[in-house]
Amino acid sequence: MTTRRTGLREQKKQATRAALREAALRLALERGPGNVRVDDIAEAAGVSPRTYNNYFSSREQAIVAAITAEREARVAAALTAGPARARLADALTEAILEQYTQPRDRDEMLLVTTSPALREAFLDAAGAIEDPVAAAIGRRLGDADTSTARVLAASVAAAVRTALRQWLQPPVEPPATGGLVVPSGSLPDLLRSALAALAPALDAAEEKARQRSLR
Amino acid sequence: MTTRRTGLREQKKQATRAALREAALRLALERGPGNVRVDDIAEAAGVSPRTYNNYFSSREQAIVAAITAEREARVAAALTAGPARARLADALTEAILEQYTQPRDRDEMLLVTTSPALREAFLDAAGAIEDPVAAAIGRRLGDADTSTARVLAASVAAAVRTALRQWLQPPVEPPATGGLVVPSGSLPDLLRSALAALAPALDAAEEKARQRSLR
DNA sequence: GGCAAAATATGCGTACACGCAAGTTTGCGT
DNA sequence: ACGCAAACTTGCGTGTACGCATATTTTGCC
Repeated sequence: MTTRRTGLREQKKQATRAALREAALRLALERGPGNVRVDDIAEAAGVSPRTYNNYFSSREQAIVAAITAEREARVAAALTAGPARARLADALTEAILEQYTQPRDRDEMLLVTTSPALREAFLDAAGAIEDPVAAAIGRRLGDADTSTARVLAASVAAAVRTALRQWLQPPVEPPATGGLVVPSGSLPDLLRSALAALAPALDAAEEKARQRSLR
Repeated sequence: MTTRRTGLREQKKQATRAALREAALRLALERGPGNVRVDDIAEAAGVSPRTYNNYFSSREQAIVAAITAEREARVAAALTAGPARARLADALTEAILEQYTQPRDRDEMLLVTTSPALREAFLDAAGAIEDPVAAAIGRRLGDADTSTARVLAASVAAAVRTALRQWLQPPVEPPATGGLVVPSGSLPDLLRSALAALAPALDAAEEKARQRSLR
């Protein structure tokens, strides 16, 4: 009874949502994202244009949703499946890295690069990992301090967004930088170093939870 | 020569922007936010409706901009003015708390509560403190690791957003919580505890910078 | 002062987001 | 099996976002 609420209803809703996502991605890939109207997506998914906006509140949202749809679930799964004895920060880093290193999504990752609006929507969508991460952190912290878990999860999401934003940045012409600017490394490296900055906060929370449980 | 680029041009731009902000806020306060159209704001500011969208890309943005316009500047000022010997985390917390505790903005803070769209825009606008905070942290860290500063600033902004979101939440009817739910404390408390969770990460970065400067 | 280039303002046209008030489907109690 | 209430879909209407082409202003330069 984790996700189910009312059976057929929920089932159809998810189906419609998935149909819209996939239609949006398919059309965007074959025509280019600029040549896809909302009406086209709705038609391809077999619903009215108005219904489209009951599911997604912007044209780009459906496209990026198709790309990031399962990331959140996979992050959560990787976190709960992982060994509980590892450092929370390490478990998180591993789980997240895993999701952004899959070479399977090559085309999609290239697609989001093409338009500013898509880039923006993609960064927004990355925030969706916050909820599962908050749940996972909350579990690791013993469900005691939920609001700390929320803050840490929000920070993790922010760090991921920072890394993604830097990775998405067009390699601008260095006008006269005396070699002081790092040339925007690979995504895994960017993610690692971004999350590394948060590790002390995660460690501290973990330690506090441990002390609480001993008392 | 910090902000100036070409004199008159920039000056007029800022004037137009300010006029739009203030017109938007004034109209929203006197008619209620739902009864203000973009055309009204543009007319009140003496520009064409199209020009409005050259400055703000949503109806709500102008309203919240009027409210949060100076927050970023004030945070930056408070950070650079503060004693450099204090802990970075403390300086940050103080500077931010100061900005959200001013009783002068009572009406405005009530205004953003009234509509979901406004709440959302307000949370978005809170992200504007990221840039000045990043600059300030970067300075404190000796301008060595810019990307760490960015990540930390993004996390701080995320923490602030988390606190604000919780504060904005309508006090929902507790359906059957056995007294386990904290009843959404005051904004200063929420901000303090949110930022406290990040303090260890800020400490660690500061310590690292100190060691680097000694070497 | 006058001029060419760059930045900005405006009008227009198209596509979009979303509230509202129907109509339709689903779930549940009896 | 039946019917009711809640949830979902749909069409319509209004207001909004923004690309593009054009007119206007500002600036650096001579």
